[in-house]
Formats: sequence, C-alpha cells, structure tokens
Amino acid sequence: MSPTPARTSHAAIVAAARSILEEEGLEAVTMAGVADSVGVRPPSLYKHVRDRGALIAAVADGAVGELGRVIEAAVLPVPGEGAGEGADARVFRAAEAFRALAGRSPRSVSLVFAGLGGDLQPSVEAASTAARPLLELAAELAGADRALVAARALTAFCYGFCAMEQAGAFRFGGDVDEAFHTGISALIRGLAA
Amino acid sequence: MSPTPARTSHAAIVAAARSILEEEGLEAVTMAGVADSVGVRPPSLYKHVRDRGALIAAVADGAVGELGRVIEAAVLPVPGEGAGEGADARVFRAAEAFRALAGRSPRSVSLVFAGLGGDLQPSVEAASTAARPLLELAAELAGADRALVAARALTAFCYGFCAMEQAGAFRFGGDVDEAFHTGISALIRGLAA
DNA sequence: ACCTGAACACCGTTCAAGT
DNA sequence: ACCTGAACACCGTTCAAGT
Repeated sequence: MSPTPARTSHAAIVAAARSILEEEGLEAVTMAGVADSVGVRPPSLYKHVRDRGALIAAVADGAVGELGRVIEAAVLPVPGEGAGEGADARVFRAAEAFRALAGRSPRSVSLVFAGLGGDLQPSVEAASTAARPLLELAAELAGADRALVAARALTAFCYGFCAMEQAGAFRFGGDVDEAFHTGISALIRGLAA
Repeated sequence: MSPTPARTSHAAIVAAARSILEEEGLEAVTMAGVADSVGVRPPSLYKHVRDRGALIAAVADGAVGELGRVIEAAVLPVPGEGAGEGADARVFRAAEAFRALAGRSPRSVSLVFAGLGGDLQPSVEAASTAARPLLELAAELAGADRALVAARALTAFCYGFCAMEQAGAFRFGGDVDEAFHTGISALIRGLAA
C-alpha cells in the first residue's frame, strides 16, 4: 500500500544518537552521522524527528527514564533483613546506583541534568516519574515536609560528583571512591538530623 | 619597525570568547563571532590562539582563577567577631560565594568543572592555585587527613546544585534557596562529625 | 609580524523530485 | 509516505599573498 515503506524509525534514530553520544560525545552526534548509522540519508531523518534539538531531547528522555528505573530498583529494601533497613542505607544504595549509571553512561547523565551546554532537557513528565522513588525515600529520611529539599540536595551531590569525576576534574590524586562515600554519608547524616 | 602592528591580542580574544560564552552559550563561541567581536577576520585569530579548543581552555583558566579569588575572599574570617568564627560558618560563606558566581557566570562555571561536553579543562596549575583556600579550610573543618575528601564533597555539591539550578533542572516548584542552604548545612554538619 | 581572501571539508536544514 | 540529490548558509582551519 504505502509507496515507500519506512526504512528506519524514531526509536532506531534515538538509539543511534544515544550510542554516538556515549561513544564520541555530543558534538559528534551529527545528523549525517546518525543517518549513516541507521542507513539513510540525512534529509530522511526529518521525517522522524523535528530537528537535531528534538532528537537530543529524546535521548535525554530515555536517559532520565533509565536513571529512574535504576534508582527505583536500588531503593527496594533487601529482603531477609530482619526488621527492615533504615532509609539511610537505602539512600546510600540509590547514590551508588546513580554513580554506577554515570560510570556506564556519563554523557547521558550530564545531558539529563545540565543539558550539556544546550537548553534541551528531558520532558517534565519523564523527569517527574523518574524522580518519584527518590522523593518517597527522601520523605522517609528527612520527613515529608523536607522531602523535596532533601531529594534535591542528594541529587545535586550525586550529579555534581559524577560529572566532575567523569570530566576528570579530580586531578590531585587521593581516593575518589572514598570521597564519594564520605560525602554521601555526611549528607545523609546531616539530612536525617 | 614591525611591518604590521598587532590589531588585537590574546587577552582581548579570550575576553571576547568569554563574554560570548556567557551571553549566548558555548556553541555560539565561533571563530567568526570572536573575530568579528575583536575586529579582525577569522584566520587572524590563529596568530594568537592555537585553535578553538585552546581558546576555550583559556576561558576555563580565567574562570577557575576568578572562582579561586572569590572563594579566597569569602573564606577570610570577618573581623570583630570576638573569638573568631568557626570553620563551618566560613565554609558556608564560601558555598554562597560559589553560588553567587555561578549565578553571574553560569556557563563559565560549568566549563570549569564539566568541560561542557568537550574535554577541554583548565590547566592543573590554575586549578590547584584556585583550590588552595578551600583545601586549607576543609582541613580545619574535617581534619588534615580528610581535607581533600571534604573539599571534593563540598565542591561536588556546590557545582552540582548550581549546574542544575542554572540549567533549570529544579522544575517541581519549592524554595530553591532553602534546598541549597539545607544541603550545604547538612553536608558541613556531617563532615565536621 | 600580523592580517587577509580564497579555498576545503564539513555542519544543519529545506525543498523539489523521485518511487 | 518515505527517501533522495542538490542547494543554502554556515562552521573550523589552512595557506599563499599582501603590507
């Protein structure tokens, strides 16, 4: 029926863009490069995405979704722990999961929080579903009235630390793992007070 | 003597690049735009800077220097405070100074810590002289053996928070000032323990 | 010694033309 | 309905030619 069946798809294009982003950096996600990677010519991409900005925002949406799922899984109380774990231990695990994802997909994570210099962010819907598990846990840790404030502080620390780590900003030697663990523990302790 | 006197300079070029960075973003700092702004043609820039990457690294060097001076000033104990201030109050002021600079020059600050997606960072020398005042103060706060770890945690929180704030990542309402103050206070309290 | 125009390979994006 | 080549305005960078 259709005169020309689609030779690619929105999903394939976004996936190609994300893998180029991680492997070569944001300035390498080029309409020509993405087109090449999905096997069409650059102008064809415009049948599936509005422009380069919208494509990058779609990548950010995917990344924030993955971050939300990773944190949601990390936050579950581990079974067989007797009376159940404290919120502090579960926040610690969430922070470790954040950092592990940042280690695997550093540029996607930067894209989510800092837009990497552009102004394309994930959609508010994607961001708010991703944030829910941490917000609930933050309420347990710091009280319902301070949940938003506590979640923001935790996220800021994790993002800032991981962004600096991945950018190679810790250049004076020393134990970077220890700095992360000391920092997140101090923050948790201070927020629980 | 010289057949053609210089019509611009390294300093003027870096200053123009920085102001374009802050006003229009990193992708707008273009060799053509910078050349136009200092009154020469693009090829002339290559007599003063190696290439666009080196120019942006020079902007990062200037920004990290300014950050160091701003923190150094904020960290001085205020005179006439009786027995002298605690390290906690002075760290709090340093964090506020960081955030104030990030409010004035958000893209320069991101450039310093995250390279804004590229891999051009400030030089190690510029970074280490800028870091010195905070490292000394961190030693007072957390003990000499934990100074580096504490300084890294404080910097990560400040940078992460400010980067998110400037990127517009706090989109669920609430009081952003309160989140910053609560977070930095919690971190200071936890690190002092 | 510095500046310039011309040139090169590359961008993102549009559009008329193909199937 | 989707894909394509050609075209446009723009990048960064090089280089021979001017003064």
